[in-house]
Amino acid sequence: MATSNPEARPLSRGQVELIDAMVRASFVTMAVLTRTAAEHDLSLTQLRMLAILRDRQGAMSELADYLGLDRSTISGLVDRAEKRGLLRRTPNPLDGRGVDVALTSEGIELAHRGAEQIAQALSPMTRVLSRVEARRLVALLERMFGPDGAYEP
Amino acid sequence: MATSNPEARPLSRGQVELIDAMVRASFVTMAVLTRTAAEHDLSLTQLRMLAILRDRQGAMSELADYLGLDRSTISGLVDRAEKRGLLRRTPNPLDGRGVDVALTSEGIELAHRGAEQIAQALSPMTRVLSRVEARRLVALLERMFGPDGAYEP
DNA sequence: CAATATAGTTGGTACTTCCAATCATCTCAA
DNA sequence: TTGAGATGATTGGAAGTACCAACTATATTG
Repeated sequence: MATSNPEARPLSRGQVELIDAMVRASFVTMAVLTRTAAEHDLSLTQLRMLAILRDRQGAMSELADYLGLDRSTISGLVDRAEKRGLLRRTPNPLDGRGVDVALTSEGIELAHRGAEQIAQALSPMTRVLSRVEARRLVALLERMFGPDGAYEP
Repeated sequence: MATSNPEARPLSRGQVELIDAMVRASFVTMAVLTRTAAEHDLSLTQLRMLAILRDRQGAMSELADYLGLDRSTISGLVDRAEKRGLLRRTPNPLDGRGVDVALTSEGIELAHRGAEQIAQALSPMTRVLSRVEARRLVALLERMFGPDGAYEP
């Protein structure tokens, strides 16, 4: 499956270096996130789900779209989080098939603490940059990946 | 588990923005990696293992250290990859307990194709930056995360 | 209103990951 | 030099993640 190169354009040396650096940086970042999540007995996916539900609440299927996961996966994910008291299912009043999901106050609190702790865990790295460098880096990352919440590519 | 803040130092607005941007960028990057790996029926961990073994081969325990995983996890990971013909176990001649792992030619080829394909998949993003910007971004990422192969934090 | 589409759940499979226990081998100190 | 403990790897058991296929119940539409 996947024939080698449907239409491979050659990459410059600089491009490759940037890709390597970005991949490395992402692995380190994700390792920090995973470790932090684990300290609260959360998987990375669970933590991400909390982060998403902190801002916007809604239907199971929306959650599936945001997370890029199958609906059946969401069922299990929500099951376990609900059993822990982090969120609640409520039937959608407008659509008899639909189920809405919202964080409990406990879930909100955990989402906040998690975010705070991730920031603390990453700050030793971000602190090595000066204010100007940090701003420059943010600008470059946003150029590459889009300015906001576009979690999916 | 994990009392709120052992020693939380407040973060500046700029710090927080950088952390958010970095986390977002990492999620997008990892999603690309995961998708690319899946196209070859590989998990992200498997792909990472191949990438590591492409450069340096060695003992199971070294692999565990590089990947930051328990040794028992490595056993299973290597089992499945070996069954697929991607790598081979050989007893370490100097230590009767040790087992060394090395990619087969098939594994090497897959690792190469994977890396190439990831680069292609990420290049639409990296291409939006000019040569100078790309170089600047690499420099900033390396300042933050260390210059090389330090996959672990 | 019947046909079809959609929302969510369930069951099955495969994989990841951990921990605890085990086996073999190695190392070191009495 | 041998016996106690350390180390390398595997196994088994458990819980979680994630997919697909099949199903139920409700909506939508021709």
